[in-house]
Amino acid sequence: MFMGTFTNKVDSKGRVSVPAEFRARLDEEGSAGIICYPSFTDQCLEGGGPRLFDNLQDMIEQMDPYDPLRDAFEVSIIADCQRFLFDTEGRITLTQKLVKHADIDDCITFVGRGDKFQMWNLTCYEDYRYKARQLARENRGLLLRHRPIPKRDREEWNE
Amino acid sequence: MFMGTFTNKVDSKGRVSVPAEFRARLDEEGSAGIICYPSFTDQCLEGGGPRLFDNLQDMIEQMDPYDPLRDAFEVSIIADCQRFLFDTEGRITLTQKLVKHADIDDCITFVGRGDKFQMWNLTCYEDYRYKARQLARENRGLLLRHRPIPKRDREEWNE
DNA sequence: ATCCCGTATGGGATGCTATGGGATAGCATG
DNA sequence: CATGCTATCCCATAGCATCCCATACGGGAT
Repeated sequence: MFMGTFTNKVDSKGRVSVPAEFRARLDEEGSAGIICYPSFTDQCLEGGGPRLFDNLQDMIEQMDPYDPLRDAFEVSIIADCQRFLFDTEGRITLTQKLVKHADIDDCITFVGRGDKFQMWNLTCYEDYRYKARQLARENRGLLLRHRPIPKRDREEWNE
Repeated sequence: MFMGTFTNKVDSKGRVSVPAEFRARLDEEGSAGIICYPSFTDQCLEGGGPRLFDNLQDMIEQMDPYDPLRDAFEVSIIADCQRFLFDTEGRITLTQKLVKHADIDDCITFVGRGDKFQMWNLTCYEDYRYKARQLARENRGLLLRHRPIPKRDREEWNE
């Protein structure tokens, strides 16, 4: 479970520390790195561990091999996906392409989103967050209509 | 797993470096080169290791020997298939025919597609990618509808 | 307050990747 | 046989990625 938001600096070599909490979560999954791809819908990157990527891949593999939509997803996810291993200090260095997509400069804001996390330019994120909160406030009534989900394979919190 | 995209230069002798990540993946398969054939559907080349080629061949062999479609596949894939060994620096040099099919000039963009990869002229690929992303974005809901499969024998990511 | 430890950050040193070009060997052609 | 072409091999190099070590900072415990 990725949660919380952290903003870390990008150094002169382009390295950035992945928040320790996220690294711990990835370590549980047996991963010494992240996978990362540009979001379809927003000016940010999405990242996670191998589990996230396997899920995406499985979803793609269930589609008809000749469906042009499958091609579209393959290109948009697999082709734009990058794997980054942590250096000995838990940092990664993104590629130019990804940096460009998210308009990242000297800081990256890591935002936990449950099974994945996002990486934003700080000011872009603040803007996004403001709009999201506003929308949520206007529609808060809808939240109550949803019944709580019985229980899924939810992680236990006592370790 | 071939993923990510890399664009490398074609030098004056026609050589191009295969991305190191792809070479590593091929090396696991025990291959010191690639198999390459023109895509039927797009203006690009498709490549992979011997395993990919075996799969293609099996698929064709399962077809009825008198099915005209079998002939078509055989001619389109097997006949135009070519094997390239890496030189000591991990480069290959394509044949004129293949270069022509993909309209390659001074750069080649290698695009990971899971079990295989593609080789494109950069501007052709950008165009293709743009359209694919657009299609994927419009239909992103479809991807989410597929349930993730519980879990498979997944490769570990710490080496 | 002081100590201790983990996290984030910075920078030198080193190794690897992509790239370029000279040299050599094979092959075809006149 | 001489000549040109091509495919290799081999070496050199620039740029980048990664390792390793040092430092700064903050929180918790003593």
